[in-house]
Amino acid sequence: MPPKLLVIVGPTASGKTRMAVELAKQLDGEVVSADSMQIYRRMDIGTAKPTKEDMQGIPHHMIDVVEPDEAFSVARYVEMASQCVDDIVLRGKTPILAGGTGLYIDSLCSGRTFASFSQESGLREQLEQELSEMGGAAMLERLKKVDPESGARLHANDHKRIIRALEVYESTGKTLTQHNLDTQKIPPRYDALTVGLAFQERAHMWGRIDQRVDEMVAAGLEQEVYNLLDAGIPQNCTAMQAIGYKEFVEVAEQGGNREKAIEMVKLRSRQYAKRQLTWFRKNTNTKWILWDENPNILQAIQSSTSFAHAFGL
RNA sequence: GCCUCUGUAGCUCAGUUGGUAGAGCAGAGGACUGAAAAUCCUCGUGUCGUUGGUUCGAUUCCGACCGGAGGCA
Repeated sequence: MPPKLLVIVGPTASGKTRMAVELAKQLDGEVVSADSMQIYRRMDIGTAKPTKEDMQGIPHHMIDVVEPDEAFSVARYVEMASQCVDDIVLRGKTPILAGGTGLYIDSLCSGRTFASFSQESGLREQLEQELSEMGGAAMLERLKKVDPESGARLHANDHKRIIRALEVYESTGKTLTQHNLDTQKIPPRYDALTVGLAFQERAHMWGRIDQRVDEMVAAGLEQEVYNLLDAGIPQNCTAMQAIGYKEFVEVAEQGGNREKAIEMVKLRSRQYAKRQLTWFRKNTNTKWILWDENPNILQAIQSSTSFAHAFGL
């Protein structure tokens, strides 16, 4: 049986961070973040990174592990995070994975491996160039010839995935479809027990999100973004695509309206939360805890019996 | 008080030479295997302000009324 891993998922602003700390205190655990933006240093306010006070002495991993202009990927996340989890287990502590990036969480728990990717080869740039010249439909046709399943699955507008599928085939000689089939046979790396935090009423979730964005702005989100730009972080890097950052980059670069930018951050956060829910709902084993039904976090945890039982709470 | 413009989907607006209407945004659902806070797909019936009239038929034409904007006094 693989090591047990407690996983906390949920849309943005659903209280994952707080819940993880509370559970870590009760279970002698350590927290591993599963957040694609909290990995970046100097991006604290906008990513709602837990502060020292929030952590209450509980060790947190996979936060502040790379520079904002550094290239990162799921594969790298899995490599680093699995080491953190394994080390926690080895030391006899309970690993608690908490975060909102579904791809990272699923990849880590499944033990999935990824087809190679070489930045030096220039293959991706070449494919991107070809796509911009020929268009998505033509590239999709090309993909269908070598990997019919992926070709049928993808839409002509889904440029990123068409390129990746072609890239996998051209660099490994194996189709993405075949690679996926192979990885599905890999046994799970962890025995995940997943708890989902959500709201009964969507309006309540929106309220939480709006409130949090206002708090971020009050805490100096704008200045944080400007500091990164001043430090020479390129505005088109992945880190700067984060919600709350790209909007203020626009204000700085194109002189946009500040109030409108704040509204935009709220809007995009709500849309992001919806996408997160779509992802997390896929896992039918997840034990959902609805906030608005149970405003007391500890009580909510304890009343969630299947999970309390599994962890002896 | 008079004149002009205006009132169509949650919002901003198109449109119908009279046969009950459509975009963008918002919203909902879904996808996702080395960019994932990214990226992509699907989904549009609403007393066409109210009320009379003309008409086989009005959201579309005419009148009155109500709301909004501007102008003249």
